[in-house]
Amino acid sequence: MPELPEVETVRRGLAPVLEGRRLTRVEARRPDLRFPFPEGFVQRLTGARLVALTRRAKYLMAELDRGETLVMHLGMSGRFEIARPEGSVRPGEFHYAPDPNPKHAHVVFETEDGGRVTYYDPRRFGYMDLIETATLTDHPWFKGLGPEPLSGAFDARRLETAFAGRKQGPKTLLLDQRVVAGLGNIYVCEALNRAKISPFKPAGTIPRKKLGPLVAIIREVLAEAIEAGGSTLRDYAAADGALGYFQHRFRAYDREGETCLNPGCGGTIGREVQAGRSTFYCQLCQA
DNA sequence: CCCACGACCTGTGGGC
DNA sequence: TGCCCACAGGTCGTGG
Repeated sequence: MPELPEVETVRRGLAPVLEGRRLTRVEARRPDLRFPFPEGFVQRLTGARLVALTRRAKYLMAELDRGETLVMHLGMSGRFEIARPEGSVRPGEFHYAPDPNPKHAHVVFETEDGGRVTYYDPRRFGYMDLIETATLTDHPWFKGLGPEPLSGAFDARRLETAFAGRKQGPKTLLLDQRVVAGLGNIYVCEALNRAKISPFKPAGTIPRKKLGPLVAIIREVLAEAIEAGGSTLRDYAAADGALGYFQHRFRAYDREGETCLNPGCGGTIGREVQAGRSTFYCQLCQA
């Protein structure tokens, strides 16, 4: 599921376990995820100290003390599990995340102080690479990325430029990581619903005055989701369970046939396939 | 350049 | 119950 809020939640969960620690043992249990692991992947990681765990868009970046950075993308189904001491499972924990299937445990990281972090990814759309830290911003994965939506670099002018003259709906443009980096299918649906903007109508025809509010709503939706992720971490403790999934109520996403929750609307949520992805929208207030 | 679509891979849930 | 199809949170490449 990982869009920006989920990746940020994962980062916050992993940071206390990994930051400042030396990796004493690393295991790649298969030769690849979406792409092959880089040459000498395990050896280049083993013995390195993890200086900082940061995030850019949907990428997690673990800066090492050897001039390289481990870059990780969770794809559609990637998640991390932090090993927990025997017996620390809490009642009800299964409501939070199902037990990961061990056959999809592809990468294991162990730290000098006994921590163990396991990467699971059934669909293997995720990927990892080691990139020279000094060249990170020039790397193809990062070079073209748009601004972080929660930063000041993302504003109405940005959208105005990106939308100008475009026939595509705002839905597909907001999914384009070059326009703004970190949104995915769920949060774009949520944001457009709250902003009462049609996902389908040409982005170039959206009145300028709606773009400022849209920016604010995108920030709001992401911030709320990060907050929800944070609650999950607090409730279940970062030190146990699988990171990458958390409970969150959506107002539009996956609510086909249900009532729009915008105040005073009362319309019905519909679903249409747009650019190969499901778009959930209110047939009334997003017409 | 713009845009739609299929591919990548496995699992799950709904309908019959 | 069992089977089959549709669909799933993300990119990437191709071809019109």
